[in-house]
Amino acid sequence: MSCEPEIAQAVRDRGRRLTIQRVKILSALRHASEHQSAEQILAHVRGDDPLADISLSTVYRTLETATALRLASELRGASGTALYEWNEPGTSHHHVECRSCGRTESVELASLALAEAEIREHSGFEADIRHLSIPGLCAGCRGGAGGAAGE
Amino acid sequence: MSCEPEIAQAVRDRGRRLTIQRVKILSALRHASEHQSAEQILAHVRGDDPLADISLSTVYRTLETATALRLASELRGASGTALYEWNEPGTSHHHVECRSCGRTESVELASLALAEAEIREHSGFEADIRHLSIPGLCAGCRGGAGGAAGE
DNA sequence: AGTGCTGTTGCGAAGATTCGCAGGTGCTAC
DNA sequence: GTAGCACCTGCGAATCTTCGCAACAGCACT
Repeated sequence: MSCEPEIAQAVRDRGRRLTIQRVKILSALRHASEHQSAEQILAHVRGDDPLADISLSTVYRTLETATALRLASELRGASGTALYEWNEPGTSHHHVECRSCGRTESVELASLALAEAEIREHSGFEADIRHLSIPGLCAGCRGGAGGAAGE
Repeated sequence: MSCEPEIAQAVRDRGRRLTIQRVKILSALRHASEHQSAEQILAHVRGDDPLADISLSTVYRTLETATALRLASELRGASGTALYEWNEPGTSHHHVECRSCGRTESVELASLALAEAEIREHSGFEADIRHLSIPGLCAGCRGGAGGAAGE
């Protein structure tokens, strides 16, 4: 559990304190096979170690911190529940979420790298376009089940 | 107040019913000078017409509907409060939100149009990249006030 | 103009997320 | 190893948003 040198390194490198809670939460997120909600992460942490009594607030705060530190990404879809995902260093991908069926798909978009440069040029903004969540309509729902979403 | 033929048209064209509430809410949103929260819109509607007793739920639902119909855009920033904005037909712009100071700026990004095509190609997804909200760090905060957000 | 079907609304409750505060604990300096 | 500072945590409360249900009201048809 504590053998997560990369997590420890990443947290401390960025001037944050290394706490048991952070290691457990980030470790759970990192080893999750898919996007996790705050509650799922909490359940996972407790499952691994029933003695771990971590508060939901801490999970939220840790995830927020990790997002700011670029260790994780937050996906706030239309589902009303935020999902979190561990960022493998150096990788970059994006999510498209169908607003009809709610399904989320991962895609890798080269053109978004351009957008990052364009933003910096326009407004001096350092955009974080990696791991972005994009709303849309998936192929299936577009076929007809999508309802009144025509353009 | 009811002389909003475009709103009426847009709502009915899309197979939705035209209600007093929808007209008032969308009208308030349309004439707002900047992004509005659900509460601000409600206050505005009540200000225009104190007899209008519209529930906050209805504001949220109407805004959700309007977003699905592409009449409005929803910005869910890190502020914890969703903001809404009227979409002028044919226009398209994007928002960058500073995760340090919270400020939101509008930019127009040509490269995102490419991304839309790229997404469709990759996954058949009909993405709605217009009016997207992008997290980042503004020029001011990047200068040093941003804290431990260095890369 | 009247009638009926079904989408909408209002209300209250539930769920998700953030905030404030007091106490605990990691990290640094001795 | 110890002391101290400031960051973190846990808890509970506040806030924002969504949901479920019964009543209401558009819209289409007669």
